Order: sequence, then structure tokens, then C-alpha cells
Amino acid sequence: MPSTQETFSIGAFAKAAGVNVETIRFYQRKRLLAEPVRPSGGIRRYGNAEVARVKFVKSAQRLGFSLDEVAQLLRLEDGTHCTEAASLAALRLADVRHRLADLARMEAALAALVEQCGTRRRSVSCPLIASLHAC
Amino acid sequence: MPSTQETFSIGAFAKAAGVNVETIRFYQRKRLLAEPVRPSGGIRRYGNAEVARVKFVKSAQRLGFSLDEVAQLLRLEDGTHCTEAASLAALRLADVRHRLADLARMEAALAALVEQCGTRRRSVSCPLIASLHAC
DNA sequence: GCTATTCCCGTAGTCAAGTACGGAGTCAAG
DNA sequence: CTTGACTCCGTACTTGACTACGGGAATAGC
Ligand SMILES: [Zn+2]
Ligand SMILES: [Zn+2]
Ligand SMILES: [Zn+2]
Ligand SMILES: [Zn+2]
Repeated sequence: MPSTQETFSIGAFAKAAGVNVETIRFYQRKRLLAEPVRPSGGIRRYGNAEVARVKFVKSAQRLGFSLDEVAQLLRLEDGTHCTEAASLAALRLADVRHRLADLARMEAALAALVEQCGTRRRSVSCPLIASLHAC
Repeated sequence: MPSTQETFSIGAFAKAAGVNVETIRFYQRKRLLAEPVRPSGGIRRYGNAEVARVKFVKSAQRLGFSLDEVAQLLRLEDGTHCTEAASLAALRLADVRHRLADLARMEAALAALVEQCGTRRRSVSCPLIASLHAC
């Protein structure tokens, strides 16, 4: 019972998802997006679900995941999974936690930098470089 | 008064920094690294400072910064900065905080996914896609 | 019905970030 | 002094993620 109109053409779809039409087609080639059947020589239609999917891809990308990794993430929720999916998710989770820690360090360093530059103009040495551990 | 021996050849430098020799030279072309003078037809020498610099670049990259952005970050601590540097850092900080929030959501979603797949095999709907808001 | 957008599809080009290669020069060991 | 490893430098190739182009089909507005 989808009440909202779920019928985007590829152009409207791309606009709704905030990407280029070519990007949609590129994702279809890369199997990140299924191409809906087209009514015998007609035009394909897309719904809100695929808009959300594309937005997820772009967001995950911003977090540093490659398209292949995003595809894996998506497969976690898509298909028949469980046994292998759980271990995959665990791997990704460890990765995410590492990034989280790194980002937190970076946040602290940047915040300190902003603080120092803002209040006094006498900073002995920037904490930025020191803040990123050798990992 | 540098007591530690600060004399890497480019090969030792690259190894110490955990990157390829070609990467060093690439960074020099990109002005992320200055090339030290070479004693009239001799071999260039590098020190611990540039090792730290390269490690910083790689760490910042892992956090999603592009090389151009890393160059900006490095300029923050290098030159005469403060006024413009503070706003640049603030921009990056906002970005980092956004990513942090997204990553935290994703962490929760992945943890839940792992949990669900591990214990029961009945998950109504994966929270993964929902975890990244439309930003 | 006519024209202007869109869509479809394949191929090709771009941009960032390296990575590889090849020939000449340099240097330390033997 | 020769040999082998390493350096220097320029140019070219690779990979990931798009982006552009071009010609024919389909649909929408008038
Ligand atoms: Zn499961
Ligand atoms: Zn780390
Ligand atoms: Zn300052
Ligand atoms: Zn976000």
C-alpha cells in the first residue's frame, strides 16, 4: 500500500537522489542498483526505495567506503545472508570503529586548533600533526 | 641539536613512512613535500620531520581528506595563518563532526545487524539504510 | 501532428591518486 | 675498478568513480 507516488523517471530519480543521471546508469552497471523492467520499449520507473538506496550509497561513500564495500553493505540487508553476512558485518563494524576513533582524534585536534587560533595568536606548535597516530 | 640520525635516502624514507618511493616523488610534484636540495649531483637526504609529514598525509587521507585538503591542513601549521586558517579548520571540523555522527549511526546499525544475525535469523527490516540520514 | 524534452544505450573521456618503467648517474663493497 | 644496489627524472600506464557524447526511440506540451 504505497500511498505516495512512487513513479520517477530516471531524470526525476537522479534529481531526487541528488546525483547525475549518468551516475544512476553507472550504478546500474555496477549492480548497486537493479534496473527495473521497462514496459516493452517504454521507459523505466523508479520509486522512493531506490532514492533512499542511492542516498545511502553517497553517504557511505562520504564515510570512506568504496563502491564495492557499499555493495557489500547493501547485500547485508538485501539478500539471503546471516551466516556469511554476520562475519562481513563484523568486519565492517571493526573498520567503522577504527574510523570513528580516528575521526574523534581529528575532531579534537581541529577543535583545539580552532580554539587556539581564535583566542590567542600565539601557538607554539599545532596539535594537528601530533594528533594523527601512526596507524 | 638533533641527536637522532636524520639521514634517510629516499628509499629508507619511503620505507620508514610506509609508502612507495614513487609516492614520495608524487607528493613532491604535488608540493605536499619539499624536495631537499641535493649536493650538486648527489643524493637527497630526508629526516624524521618528513616521515611524520607523510604519515600525517596518509592518516588524514584515511579520514576522507583529499590530497588538496591535506595540503591545506599542512599549510595551517606551516605558514602565517590564524585568521583564514581558523575558518578553514572550522569548516573541516564541521565536516568531521557530520561524518562522526553518520559513522556513529552506522556503527549502531551494523552492531544491531550483527546481533540480530547472530541470535535470531528473523530481522524485520535492516536498519542499515535508515541509519544514514538524507544529508 | 509537430516539435522539444527525455530516455536509452554504447563508447569514450576525465580526474585523482598513485604505480610502473627505462635509461643514465652515484655510491659502497669487494 | 667493477659490480650491484640504489637514485634521479621523465613519461606512461592503471584503477576507481564518474561524466560526456551522439544518435535513435518515446513521450509531453502546444
Ligand atoms: Zn541475518
Ligand atoms: Zn587509525
Ligand atoms: Zn593560528
Ligand atoms: Zn550525514
